Amino acid sequence: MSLGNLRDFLEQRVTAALTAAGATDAPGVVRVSGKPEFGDYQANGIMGAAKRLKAKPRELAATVLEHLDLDGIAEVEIAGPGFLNISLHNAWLSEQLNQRSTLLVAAVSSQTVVVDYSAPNLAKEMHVGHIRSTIIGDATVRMLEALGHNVIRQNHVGDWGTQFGMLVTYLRELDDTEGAAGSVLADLEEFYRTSKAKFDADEGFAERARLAVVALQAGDPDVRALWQQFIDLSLTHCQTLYERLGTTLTQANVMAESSYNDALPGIIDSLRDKGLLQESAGAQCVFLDEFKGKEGDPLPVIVQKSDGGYLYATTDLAAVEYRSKTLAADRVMYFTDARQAFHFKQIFAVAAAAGFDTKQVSLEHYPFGAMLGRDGKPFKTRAGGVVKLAELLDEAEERARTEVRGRGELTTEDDINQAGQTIGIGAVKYADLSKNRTSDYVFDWDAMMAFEGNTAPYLQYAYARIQRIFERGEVDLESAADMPVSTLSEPAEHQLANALLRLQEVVEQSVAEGMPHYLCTYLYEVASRFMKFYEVCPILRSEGDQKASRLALCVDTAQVLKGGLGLLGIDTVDRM
RNA sequence: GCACCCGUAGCUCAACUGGAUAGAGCACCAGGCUUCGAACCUGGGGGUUGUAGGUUCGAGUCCUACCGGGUGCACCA
Repeated sequence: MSLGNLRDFLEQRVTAALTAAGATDAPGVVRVSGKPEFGDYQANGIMGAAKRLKAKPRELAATVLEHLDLDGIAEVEIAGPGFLNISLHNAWLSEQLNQRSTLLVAAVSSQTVVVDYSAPNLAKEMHVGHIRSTIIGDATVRMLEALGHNVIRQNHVGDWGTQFGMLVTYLRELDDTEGAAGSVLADLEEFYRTSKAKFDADEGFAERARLAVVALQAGDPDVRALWQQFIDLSLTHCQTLYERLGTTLTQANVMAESSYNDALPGIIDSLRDKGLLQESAGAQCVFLDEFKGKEGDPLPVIVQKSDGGYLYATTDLAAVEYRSKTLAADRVMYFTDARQAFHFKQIFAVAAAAGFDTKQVSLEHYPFGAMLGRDGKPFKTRAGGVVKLAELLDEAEERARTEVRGRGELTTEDDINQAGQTIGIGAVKYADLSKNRTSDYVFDWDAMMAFEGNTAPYLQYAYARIQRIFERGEVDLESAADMPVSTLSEPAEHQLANALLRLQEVVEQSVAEGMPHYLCTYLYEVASRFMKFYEVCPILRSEGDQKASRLALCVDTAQVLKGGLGLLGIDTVDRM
């Protein structure tokens, strides 16, 4: 039997002991110990419980200890003002590792989770601004699925705004005069820029563009066909990048803004029926008391413009209803820019007031900060333009190839290209994933490509090094997987073994909070502990049970590193 | 003006319902390879956690005020 989440298991035992000691509703609050001398885990809950009971913390701790059932599992002692320090027995750690065929198992209760991420604007080429949502969202999706949840990806691409009238008109008129649109669309960014310039400069063109929007939304077949052509090209461009990035998104996950078009009148009707709709300055609005404007006056959520057009608020309300009711989500996670925080606060509030969501669904916005250059200003090209994602990835791969070539471990161009791709893309993704999602993030090529510190190359290196141990020792991986971990005589072995068993709790926590950097920090910890183990514990030069045990630790470490990086959407190579 | 986010070592970042002496990497200094990959490991210096108060056994974390930075606030998305 696998215990799965080790921390939860220990916490349950401590909580039970607290209850037995007379402290009801008092969680054990078990955490990883801050220092090795405090054991592997520590229980912090005794002091809080003692406070409520007006008891002396250390006396309560002594009572809890009497009731605590961790015989054969751990050594527990009272420390400081009333902590319980929990040190897992070596024999028990070994047994746990040996019992587990995999270090990650499905969570206890499976949910249907809708994850809204990436969502680029199809009017433009994908650029660095889209990378955070795409990468963080995709890592979250992978972790959710690994825990056995039913995940529904929703790529809410922007394909329905005013600017599409402009693009379609430009495309149509170009088609007449300059031939194939396909060649022009080879550079989406350029196409957008020139059509925007024309839109701003040529009033006649602008008027035709506005008419095209009306025609588009009214379902005019000709305009619609041109628009579809444009959307298809843009989506193909996105898909190419998704594949280069190694994300799991496919065109089947695209649920565009336009797909909610037919539901929008119904949203307005529902709001009217609920008595939530008010007209203000010709626009249809929802006013909620909790939202105030500049002078403290009521602030509306505008759902229909004075000209009858709908807005992205309307679309998002329709999306809430679709996800809550049609998709029957238990949880909807939105990974978007922090600037949209207020928007989603309003949407969730209006949806709740109007009953667009269901009782059980949890609507959660996971904001992230901006991407900055090393100078602390928004990340731009030297010329001040947006950095295209494709060019960013080109540079990442080129830098990685240079590193790998310089290293000299790989000789054929195929191997160098393969490793360059894996390391370059991995470095970019990991740099983003390893930082706290909510803060702005400084994009620094040198730091992310470094083979030192908390980077993807360091973790990939650790993995490659383990592969070389197997190769050099002529170890058959199949049989090594069955070797028992036995003696954990060295502290470094104990530390590594304990770290390996923590994958489950870390992934669960990452998913609970939408914070993939927990997993990154953990993997770095595993790699660091492996390096220390490797330094002091001979593996191939040891013998008998000890050799088998150490090889087994290597197998498990490789599994955690590869598997953990895989959950982040990052690949490994056997040699680099 | 109002609201939200942020402020931690020279730099980039951690710190898990408030827990023990605030931790890593880079950079700097000193060590360690005839031995499984030294892109590694060991040790050292470096902090009034923006400022001032408050809450309590205990505050980077919670509350209040201020300073500094970012973002948002009526028909774009």
